[in-house]
Amino acid sequence: MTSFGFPRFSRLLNAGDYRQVFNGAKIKVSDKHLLILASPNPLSRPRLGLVIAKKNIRLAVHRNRVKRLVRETFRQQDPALPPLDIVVLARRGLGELDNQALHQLLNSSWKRLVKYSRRHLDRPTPT
RNA sequence: AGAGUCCGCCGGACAGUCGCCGUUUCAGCUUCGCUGAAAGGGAGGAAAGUCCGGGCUCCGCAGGGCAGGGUGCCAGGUAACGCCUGGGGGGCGCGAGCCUACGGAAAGUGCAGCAGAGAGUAGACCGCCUAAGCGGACCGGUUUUCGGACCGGACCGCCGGUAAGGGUGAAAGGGUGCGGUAAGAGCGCACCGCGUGGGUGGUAACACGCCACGGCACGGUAAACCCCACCUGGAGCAAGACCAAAUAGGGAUCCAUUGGCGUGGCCCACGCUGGAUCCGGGUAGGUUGCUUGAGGCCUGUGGUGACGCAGGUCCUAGAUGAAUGGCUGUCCACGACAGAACCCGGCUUACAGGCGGACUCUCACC
RNA sequence: CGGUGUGUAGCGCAGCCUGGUAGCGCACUUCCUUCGGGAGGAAGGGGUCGGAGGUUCGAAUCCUCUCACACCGA
Repeated sequence: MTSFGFPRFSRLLNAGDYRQVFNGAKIKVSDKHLLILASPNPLSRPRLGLVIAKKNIRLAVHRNRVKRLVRETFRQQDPALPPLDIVVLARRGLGELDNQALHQLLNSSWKRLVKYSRRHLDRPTPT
């Protein structure tokens, strides 16, 4: 239970980390309001990055709320996730959802991500 | 009780639990640092728009002139302002109050479509007038050499007069009344308005039921050019500084010392010394700036007020892919607009609802 | 975060500085031409000038506020 924290080493920190995920995204989970990209990393933990564009969510208040909820659900799912670099992108309309709907959407997305990644990691990855 | 005006304040609360970001102290590993524990702190009245003004930083020590830009009743406040306070003029409201880009059109230039006679040294379309001048025709009278002549009256036309009235227009060159006249007209007069000079009050804007003079000649537009007064160098924390990494005193072509560069549009002055273009190569970040400030609160004091002064007291976000949140429970008025990114002072715009104070009008009762 | 620019007919743009008529090309409608279509020719329709307020007699144009969209800066 000590691993419920969200410390600094669980985040993507610079542009290079993001570029790796965008270029080598093996796993995708897509929804009307949301897109998750992920690729395996050599660390023992998953790492999270957020791309919440102003173009898709107009108000800063809504952008902050979405980011908090994504981080919060990531923190709760953390021990169940394999070592992946994950980038969550917001699509248009995500800011209009209320907290309950966002929770449902995010939790189901995390479950889908775990399922896809299991299937992907079982196969031997060609390097 | 109803309607309304102004000013100030608040912007869900509490508890549990799981997290995030700084600060301080302690402990451990022990070079920076990392980990753990405790304490305390962690979005707004607009944090917003970026419309102004500053601080700070670099550009050249921020210097002169021109150009450009801004402001625009007066006085004060302020670091400064396009802000605020007080006062004046104008407008709206019964009132409390509210609104106000409000210098100059007798320095000059320009503009005003259409309509209309005329649109800025005015103008005669309709109408009004026929006194003076010319012409035509009629009536009456006198006279006659029977052609006419003269006198008077009224009519028409021309030449004219007239800005009172109609009509056009956003706008037609003071208003009302009386006199005057052919009809009219500041043509004359009275009052009102206006202008000029003076006087009085006021720091001033300005005011005056003060005095004298002028018949009046000054139309609108300056958010058109412009004139006057005052202000104004340019960029912006992605500014800038430091550390580390990489590379490079790489190659080619062209121009050249009355040159070129130095972040502003030009010139001067000043400083530096080759410059421009193309090809090739490389790109990785970290630290700092970063929060104590024209700061908040309280008391006293000067001022009508904005605000100033003195003393006491408090420390109150500082992230950097970017913290200030999730869940549960209880309560109520069932929660609007909305999230710091260098920092302040304003303005403007958005906003569920609630609280307090001062005041105005109407109605009823005592 | 800071700094710029643009909103005009279905689409792409003029007109704005210097205020009175909103115009051009493509597209659309009708007609001519053709056996029919295309091309060509002729005629025609269509615009709250992003929104609100102000200045002016009069605003797409000048001024203020506001809303969108695009671009630039590590």
